Amino acid sequence: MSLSLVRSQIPLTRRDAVVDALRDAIVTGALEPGTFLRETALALQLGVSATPVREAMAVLQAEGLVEIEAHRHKRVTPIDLAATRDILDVQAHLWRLGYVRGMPHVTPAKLRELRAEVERYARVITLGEACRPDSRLEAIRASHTFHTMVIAAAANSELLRVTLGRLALVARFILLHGTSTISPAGLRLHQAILAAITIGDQEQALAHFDSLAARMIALADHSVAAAPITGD
Amino acid sequence: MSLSLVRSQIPLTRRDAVVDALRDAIVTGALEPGTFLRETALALQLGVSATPVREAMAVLQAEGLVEIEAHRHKRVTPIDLAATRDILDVQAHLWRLGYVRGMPHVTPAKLRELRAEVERYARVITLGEACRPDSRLEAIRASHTFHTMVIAAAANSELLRVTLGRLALVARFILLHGTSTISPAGLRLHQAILAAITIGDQEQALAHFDSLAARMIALADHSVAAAPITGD
DNA sequence: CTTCAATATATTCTATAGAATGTATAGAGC
DNA sequence: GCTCTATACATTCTATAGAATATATTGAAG
Repeated sequence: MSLSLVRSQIPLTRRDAVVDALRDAIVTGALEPGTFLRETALALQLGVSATPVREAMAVLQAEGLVEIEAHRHKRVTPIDLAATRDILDVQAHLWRLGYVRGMPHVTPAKLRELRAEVERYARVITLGEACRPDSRLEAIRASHTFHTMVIAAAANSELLRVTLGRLALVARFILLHGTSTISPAGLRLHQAILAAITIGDQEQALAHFDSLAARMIALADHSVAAAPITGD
Repeated sequence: MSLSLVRSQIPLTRRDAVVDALRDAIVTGALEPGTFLRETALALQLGVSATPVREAMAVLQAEGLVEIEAHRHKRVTPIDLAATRDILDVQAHLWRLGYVRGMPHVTPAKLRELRAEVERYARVITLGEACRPDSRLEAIRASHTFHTMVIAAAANSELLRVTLGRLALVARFILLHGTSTISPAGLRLHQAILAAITIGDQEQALAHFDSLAARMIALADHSVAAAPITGD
């Protein structure tokens, strides 16, 4: 189970393979926030030399998943609550811009694909599997794919690049966080967005998206206090 | 003359030094859009080995300044007008968000620094040096520093990271482009924004920023047609 | 006992050589 | 003449060893 959205289809170089492997490990929490990353150890573990590992680190640093202190050490970016709220804040605004730009260009064919993602999301909720980490990743991926497909309709290459490049960072928080946007309420909002887009009511779709974004950001605010995974 | 905003203060590794050198060369156009970048040649030219050059490429790829095709070649990202419009569109919205978040927290001390940047901008215009590439870079840097300082007031680490990480890409277009936002009209808008912030009228400041952003984006629309550097 | 310096150790960072991959050229078969 | 294959070349990509740098440890001086 991995973040296929961000992954390279087939890694053409060892560097890409390492990037994919480390990104997955970091997002799923297999490599916990704050973990120190030693080149040689990772290289040995992944069956490659230190060179592609180092290059992968540079990429992950740009994605915000790894922090590098020159000549000292590298580590998985710790999860700071203030920083996380900022990350979600920025992503919400970028996605919103994507909706504004993309919604007018959503074709009937795209609409069917969007529906499929909502159904994927629904499956996780209705089967009551929202607690299992794998299922939650599945739902997050469905949600992110949903947003990404709307944005893709805008044919704004830069907006797509930026939002995609930040997806892993966002996914990590939502996945590792005690509580979750993956809930019946979240599902209803996705359904509402889809319905509004279907009938061409972009205003309402935006309103529903704003609700969803507000929920997501609220996670970072009353974070530690909230119970892990409320049915909501 | 370089992009001090993005540059590492003192490059601690050869990789950072190469990143700075290549970024400057790409932004100023010394390395023209589309130029193929060969590792060994660059390494020889910069007096380092191929390793830090390769790592630098990975970083610049993430910034959008370099395109890498695995096992084939790397080159300076060509300037595509459609893509450029998208880049400016995204940046304008990120900056706008920064204004909304940052303006309420601009202190009197910050205000003085902002004024200094506007004066720096003004110097280029009033001395009629807006045509010289070096001076234009100076003005761009002043403008970008201005926006960045407002955003920094928001203490939103992620917003700062994203906008800074995209600055080189934006600067390259504005600098290499025939026409320019560097003009008396651009100066007036910066002054208007500053004045509005000073009296605490955030609505008006935003309105002026929107005008500035609109001018910037318009560059990408009627690009080739326009005369290079109109007094405007 | 504390502070400072010198040494030892661990890790990153860089250089270099060789392996892997892709492109261009030349030649054989049709 | 055209296509397809085999070879030669150029470039990227990877592995490895050594250099550079930071931290921890030890010991001596005050």
